[in-house]
Amino acid sequence: MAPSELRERIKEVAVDHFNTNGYHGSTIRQIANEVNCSLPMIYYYFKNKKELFDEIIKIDYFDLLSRQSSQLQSEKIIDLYTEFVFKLNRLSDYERKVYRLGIKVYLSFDGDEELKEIMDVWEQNITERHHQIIAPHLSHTQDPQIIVRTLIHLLEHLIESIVVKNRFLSEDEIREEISVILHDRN
Amino acid sequence: MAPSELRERIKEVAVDHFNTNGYHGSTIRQIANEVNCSLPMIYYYFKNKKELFDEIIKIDYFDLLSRQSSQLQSEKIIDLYTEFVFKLNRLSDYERKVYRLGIKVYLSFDGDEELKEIMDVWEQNITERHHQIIAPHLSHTQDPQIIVRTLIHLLEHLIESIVVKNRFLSEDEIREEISVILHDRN
DNA sequence: CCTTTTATAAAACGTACGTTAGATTATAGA
DNA sequence: TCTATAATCTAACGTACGTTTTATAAAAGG
Repeated sequence: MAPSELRERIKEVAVDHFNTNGYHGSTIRQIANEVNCSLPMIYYYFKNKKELFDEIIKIDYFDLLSRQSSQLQSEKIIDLYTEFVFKLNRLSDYERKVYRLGIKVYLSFDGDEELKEIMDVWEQNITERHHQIIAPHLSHTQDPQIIVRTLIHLLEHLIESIVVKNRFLSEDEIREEISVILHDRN
Repeated sequence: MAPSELRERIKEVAVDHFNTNGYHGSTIRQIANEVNCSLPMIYYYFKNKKELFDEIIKIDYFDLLSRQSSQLQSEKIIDLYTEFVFKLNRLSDYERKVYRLGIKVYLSFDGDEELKEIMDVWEQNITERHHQIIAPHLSHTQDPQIIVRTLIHLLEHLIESIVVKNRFLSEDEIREEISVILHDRN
């Protein structure tokens, strides 16, 4: 599992193919071809096609999620969440493709049940986290359950727009939409 | 193109396979097998695999979208949109799978560029429609652009939850979230 | 009742897939 | 320098794919 330049390059190309053609539509031959290595080299670094796919999700995707969510702490929550989403515009090509592939698996559009279950556990944790972050900032007239749920739904959609649909969202756009939900309105 | 029982059955099974395994992961043999017909029968009713996939999107998916959006007219917009989303819980199995497959194509997770372009045109039209529906109901202190944008983003997420993630959303949940965005707050 | 059309299937064609065997070259440690 | 390990490739194996050919039953029309 030591990092080799070729090994990393294979993952880069694989992520691209899995994204574009799906697991079944991607072939080891095409990947080897684009990497400019022979076909068995892929089996030298990865047990088989499935483990190549799984490693991308289990390691690269969850690393990315961890890094992103670790910055979820600040006083001003509108700024916090705006930045949280806005930063996705600046992901590297590779990171964005990994993220996109992860969402594909999360929606059960690719990958298998095992990966999906790992993601469901993650989702549950991150939802609790959002509750803890947001609840203290809400006025007593607001129902925290509803606000947090609605915010999470909006956030997930914004993330999907940037990462999956490859759109650029400006900081203003993001802040405006988050503010619709989080602004106090007594 | 006349409706034959077998022809419809093939589409039913195909939609299921395309959903679960993607275009490339689905095989004509598997489909024929599950339909309990011989393999060439699929070529009797459809030119090839691609046209089978395309027909599901171009005809069944867009029929579904049309039927759904045609009911977008009412005085009370919160009720209107609540009902609009809530009704998705009651889609037939086939309709839900068609819808799910359509979203998969919309997110460029399957299908080809041609189908995606048809969807982008549709999206543009439906966005304008939402603006016309919502704008008259907003107070002058609200920026219609932002409210409509945010609402559409929330709606798309709710639809995705029901159709793609296969969740049941209660009428109350839906109304609560839509109200967070649409409630007047002067 | 014969003929045309519609509906069906068995078998095969060529191709491409995931994967492995076996051999060869480069690298590095003693 | 010799040897062991790591990195690489050519070639092949068996399988499964999309699609077609060809033939045969069933249905319909006159």
